[in-house]
Amino acid sequence: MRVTIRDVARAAGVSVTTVSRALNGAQDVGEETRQRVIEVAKQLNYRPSHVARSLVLRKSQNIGLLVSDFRKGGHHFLYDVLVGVHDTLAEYGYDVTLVSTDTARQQLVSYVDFCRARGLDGVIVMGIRLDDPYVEEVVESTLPSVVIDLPLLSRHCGYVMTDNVNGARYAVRHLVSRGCRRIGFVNGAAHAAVSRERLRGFEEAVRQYVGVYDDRLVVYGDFTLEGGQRALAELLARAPEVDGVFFASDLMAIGGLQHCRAAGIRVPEDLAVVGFDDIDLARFVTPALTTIAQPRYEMGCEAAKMLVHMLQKGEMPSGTLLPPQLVVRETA
Amino acid sequence: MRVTIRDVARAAGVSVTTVSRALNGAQDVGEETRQRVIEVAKQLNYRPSHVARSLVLRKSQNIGLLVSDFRKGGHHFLYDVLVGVHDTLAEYGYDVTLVSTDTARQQLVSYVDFCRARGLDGVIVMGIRLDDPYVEEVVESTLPSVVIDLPLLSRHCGYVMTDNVNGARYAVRHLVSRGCRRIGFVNGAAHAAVSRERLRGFEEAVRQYVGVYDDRLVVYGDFTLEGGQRALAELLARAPEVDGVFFASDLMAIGGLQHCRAAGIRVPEDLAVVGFDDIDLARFVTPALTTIAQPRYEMGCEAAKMLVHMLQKGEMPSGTLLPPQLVVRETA
DNA sequence: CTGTTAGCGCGTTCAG
DNA sequence: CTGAACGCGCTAACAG
Repeated sequence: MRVTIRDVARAAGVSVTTVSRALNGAQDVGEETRQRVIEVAKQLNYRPSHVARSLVLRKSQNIGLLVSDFRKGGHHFLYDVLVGVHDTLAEYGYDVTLVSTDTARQQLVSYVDFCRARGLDGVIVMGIRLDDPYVEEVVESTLPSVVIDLPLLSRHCGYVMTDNVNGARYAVRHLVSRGCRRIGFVNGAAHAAVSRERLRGFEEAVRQYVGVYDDRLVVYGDFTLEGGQRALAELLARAPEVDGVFFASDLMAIGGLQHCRAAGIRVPEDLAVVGFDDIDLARFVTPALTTIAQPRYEMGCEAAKMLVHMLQKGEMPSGTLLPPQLVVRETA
Repeated sequence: MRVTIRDVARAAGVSVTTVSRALNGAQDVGEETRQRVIEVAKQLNYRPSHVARSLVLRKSQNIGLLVSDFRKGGHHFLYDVLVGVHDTLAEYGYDVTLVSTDTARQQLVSYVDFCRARGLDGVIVMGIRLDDPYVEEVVESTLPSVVIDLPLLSRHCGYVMTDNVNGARYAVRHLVSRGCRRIGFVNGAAHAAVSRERLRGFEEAVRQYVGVYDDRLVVYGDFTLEGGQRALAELLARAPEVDGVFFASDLMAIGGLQHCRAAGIRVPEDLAVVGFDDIDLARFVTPALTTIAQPRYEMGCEAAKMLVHMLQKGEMPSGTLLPPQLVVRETA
């Protein structure tokens, strides 16, 4: 922060204003003056201060990445999204500031205040739950935001998520194509928006491809390995005739696989299994997990793109659904 | 950014200066004045502008997290470190800005300029390679920085890494305790600093616990799954009598496991295997991978702590080695 | 086409 | 104990 616009102005023998104009591509400046200024600036290795610029322009070119549930060993789902967000935002010339809800909560401020204090131009929200008190704030605030994996839509808030309904449909269709007739569903936590949608897709698909729908075949895990184990045990105790199970997350599916091994159930011969997410583990467990892949990186990119369009072109926020993809491996 | 310090001053019937002093805990302000100011500020939901404050204080309370190799599906190693960095920095009142070397490179600016332009107070560097041209810059610049996994030490640059030498020693000692006598080593890419240290630890331990050291038993993968497969095949072709292998990463070890399965080699009966990292996969592969765990989250915390101490107390940077831990599972 | 004058919102001398 | 004045580095009117 040593060499300022003034130094450049002095060295080039012009006024500060002229330097600003020359460097920012304004029209009203002589071509040779501009060249000279640019030359001098390069010579001096001048870098405009983003801070000073933010102050006067009231725009920071800085976007917050608000992460709930940002914890050690947590969802590596977040990582790919984060990289997508960062890559895209960097392309558009925005910086990314990490914000965790915990931090805001500890400081007892609303997350909007948190962002405003930092002059963030907008926010991308990840990992937030339906029942989080921040949800209301996100929807109602005028701070431009895009939420991932939660269908919140308002004047200043859009969302990006996987097409969970169709994802669930693909899973069921695949199980049916493998000969399954009694298909169970281990859903994730009820407070997650995605759980509702996957349930809807499951039900629709079962009605369509199997005919009869029996809601006794739906149980709830909580997206965890242990939850998946427990839920599958519960399901099989209730309905031993089940020949295929769709898990709303790979982690739960892997828990289910462990239960099968312990209980002597052969996969996929006795029970076919399909997961959701396509986490790294999926290809490595034995048998390798058939699953519905989410386009994590692309979700990050889309969210970033939407936010930038809102910011730069004043576009209205929208809801974007990204297509999931069936990845066939060994469990179904 | 609507309500400013001036609004608070007016509402409280004092000057701007007094508000500043009252809110920042300065001594020279009347207790009742302070209370009134605080009250009014709360009433108005006033949040000081970090941008304005940064400009005048020449400190942004914002730290860059510079990530090389920041890509889709890449090292999830980074994620845990990142969370550690963020958590710790948040505690100390610092924000975290994501910076990727690619972004800087594309803009053809040195990363130091990149950080200075943004007024970052310091940087934590991850994933950088020994042969990266930025290394020189990191060491020589006056921008306070802490590097992870690369032993760079200078006036303004410290580092945090796992004690790789001892990690390798633990691995060898464990293999020996399991009866191995001819121990091979699949090292990672040579350009990684950690590779050298792991090799050193390996050699020292073999000399100590086995007696004879044969450098024909050292081969190089490149930290990838396929690299591990290839390297193990090469090693066994060269020295079929090998009865234990230490891999410098879990991913390579898992590649090795796949090779073993394909080649009909029983693990751990015919060949004992120890990995390095303790990635999530390690517990889930079959047989489950015995490995040396790196304290990823803690590395992030330590790096952040060191940087803050440098910034706030003017402490000299140092080199911190964090202890790895042997996690015994099924492969050795 | 260029320079002068005003702030952006805040912390900090330095007088009172 | 308090306030007026100044400046952080930069852009944006408004002249000339």
